[in-house]
Amino acid sequence: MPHRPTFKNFKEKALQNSEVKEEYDALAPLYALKKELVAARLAKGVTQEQIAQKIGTSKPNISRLESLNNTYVPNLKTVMKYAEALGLSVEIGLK
Amino acid sequence: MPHRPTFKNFKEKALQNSEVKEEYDALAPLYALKKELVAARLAKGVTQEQIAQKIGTSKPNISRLESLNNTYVPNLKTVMKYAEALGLSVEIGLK
DNA sequence: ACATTGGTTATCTATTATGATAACATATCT
DNA sequence: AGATATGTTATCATAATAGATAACCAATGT
Repeated sequence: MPHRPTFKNFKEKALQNSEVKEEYDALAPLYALKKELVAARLAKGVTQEQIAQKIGTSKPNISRLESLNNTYVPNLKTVMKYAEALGLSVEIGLK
Repeated sequence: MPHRPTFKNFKEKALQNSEVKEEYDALAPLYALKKELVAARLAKGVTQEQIAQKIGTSKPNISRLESLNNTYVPNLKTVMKYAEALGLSVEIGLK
């Protein structure tokens, strides 16, 4: 049975192209962050709608921010607002 | 003798306003990051011009990115490119 | 069957970051 | 003095993000 494309599909397809692969490698920390955002939100039992209200935006925008199936890279301020809405803060540095 | 405004001046002035103070607190991790960027660049003996070339931009833009005396908040991708130009990577997460 | 809840996708507009360039300051040379 | 190197500030055009809205899907409930 066919089904909607998932991140796995997106990833597999994309990695066949070596240009895209470099991009993916470069964005790996971003994907990890997005996963952490979702995990933190779910751990607190918060919905996208609730976060959206706290931040002052709407839930589709939260969905876009969390989504791995797009090329969207958020501004640092946006991530910080998301974190703040969960009572957390952003830890960022070089390594 | 009078002199140009420094970050210290900017900071002191700004913190007299409580609205601005909240903003400052919110952006504290960003200021810390910017300082870390500069420190890492200087530690490697690299100029703004050299970083700019590697990233594919010009040195005034690097200066703007590093500056604490503005309201500029970079995109995550921009920070990652800066880090990459130094042979480093960005570590970002929630805490 | 209908409504509700949580999430996704698409699209439009507005705001903001980004790149490019010119001009300037300061320090350090010859 | 002139030239060079490093960094800053300002401004403009372009590209990207961010907000708003509508429509949709799936699951759950009544």
